[in-house]
Amino acid sequence: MPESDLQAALAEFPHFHSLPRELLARLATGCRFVRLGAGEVLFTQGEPVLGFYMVRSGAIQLHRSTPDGRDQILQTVVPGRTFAEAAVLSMKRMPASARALSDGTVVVEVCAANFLPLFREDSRLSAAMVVSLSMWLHSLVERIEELQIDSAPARLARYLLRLPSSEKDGRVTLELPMAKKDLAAQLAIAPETLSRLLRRWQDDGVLEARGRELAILDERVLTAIADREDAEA
Amino acid sequence: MPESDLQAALAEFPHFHSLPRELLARLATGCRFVRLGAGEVLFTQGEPVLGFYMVRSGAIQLHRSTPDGRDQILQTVVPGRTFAEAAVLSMKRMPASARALSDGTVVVEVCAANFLPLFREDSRLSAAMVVSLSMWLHSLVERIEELQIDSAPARLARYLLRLPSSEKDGRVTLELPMAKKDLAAQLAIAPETLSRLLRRWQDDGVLEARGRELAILDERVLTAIADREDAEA
DNA sequence: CGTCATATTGATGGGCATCAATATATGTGG
DNA sequence: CCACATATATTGATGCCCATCAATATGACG
Repeated sequence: MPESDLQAALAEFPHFHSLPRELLARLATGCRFVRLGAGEVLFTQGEPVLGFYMVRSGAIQLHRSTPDGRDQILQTVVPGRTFAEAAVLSMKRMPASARALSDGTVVVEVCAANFLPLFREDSRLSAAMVVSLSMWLHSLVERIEELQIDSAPARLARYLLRLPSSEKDGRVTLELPMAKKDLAAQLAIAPETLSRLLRRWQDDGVLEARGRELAILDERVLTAIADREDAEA
Repeated sequence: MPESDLQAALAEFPHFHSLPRELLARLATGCRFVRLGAGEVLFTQGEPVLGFYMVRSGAIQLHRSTPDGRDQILQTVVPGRTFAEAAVLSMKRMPASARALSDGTVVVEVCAANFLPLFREDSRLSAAMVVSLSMWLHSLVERIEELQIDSAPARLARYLLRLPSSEKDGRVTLELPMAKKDLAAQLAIAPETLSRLLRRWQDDGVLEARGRELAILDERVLTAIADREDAEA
């Protein structure tokens, strides 16, 4: 029964929606939905590669363990994006671990065993994969840019400005897509620093915060901070 | 006359050397060698994409300009590696700038206009591109790991340990592939800090340095520093 | 309502950038 | 080939940002 659902789900993804229905159907055969609760682990670094994934809802965090046991965040994958394609295409084992960031996270698993033959035989599929790999490259480059900014305020401001925002009765509002501790980890700053920055900006009237809901009051100040790289309110 | 040279040069690259000769010949038609002096610019961020490139000798540094005029280093591309494939495959304009790091840098330019039709028609080529994109993903992930290490000593130690080294009369020696200021930029630390670290490690008998030539005397200490992330000699 | 994770706020110290000055290296023209 | 000019490296002094430790507050959830 989930057969056709799966096919529809696959078609929702930007780089697959141009594929002919017949191909999608064959692709769907090796797929399944995976539902995860907050913090639940999808796969772990070093495991054999079973397939690649697409996020439908919630969010997946890719991370690696360092030799001293800490945990580095590679990227947070949001709905509409895929991950682990490179692992399927050119590695035996997962180079990173993946866990769900929120409850109700749903991903589509595309099984490698079914996918690889199709990939080799149909050039439209390889073109699609090239697109998704390119998207990944782009997002990693953005990540590198983020990390090279070594001032915490600039990193946070830049992050906030790039977040999808909506206009609600004249105010630009946005919602943090993850817990503040996770956001802090992603930005490579201490959670305490994140707290302090938000507080200072509130005191200065740059924004308002209630939980994960933020309202940007003065976008120009934020932009200036993001561009300065050294910054201060 | 460089026709056959070009074909040979293409074949030297890992993900192309399995391609049939006939295909390589057609590919070579749209290629040319580009020779660059130290600091010379190959292309600039925002320019139209002419093609992608492979480094034969020397080194190419990819960098982007930030809004405030500084310059962030994305990656240093060493011989045997390609770059700008993603730009050719899915963008109109170069997302970054490229310049030669040393005199006598030679790259092969693969012209997009000749390449793209071949790419679409021959699935072996798209498989090859998938491999090279995957290599890029891998190297960017390493770069992110590097940058997430926020202690300067750990970043430097890690970098040195990953550098190709040679054993000369019982001593492990290596050569920095670029000027120290460029290395400092790549590691996102101040040149002064780089100097001081090398001095301290020399004083502590961990290594010896003369210009860009380094001899590792105590690899275990370096490894410990690289793994600690906070570090101290 | 109690328990646990997450968030906030305060106090402290260290690492590294920054500024400044000298030394060395690199390269140029006379 | 040497002297000059410029880029790169080293070394020193200073200050600030942010991580860390510690303690309390708030929130989530059974």
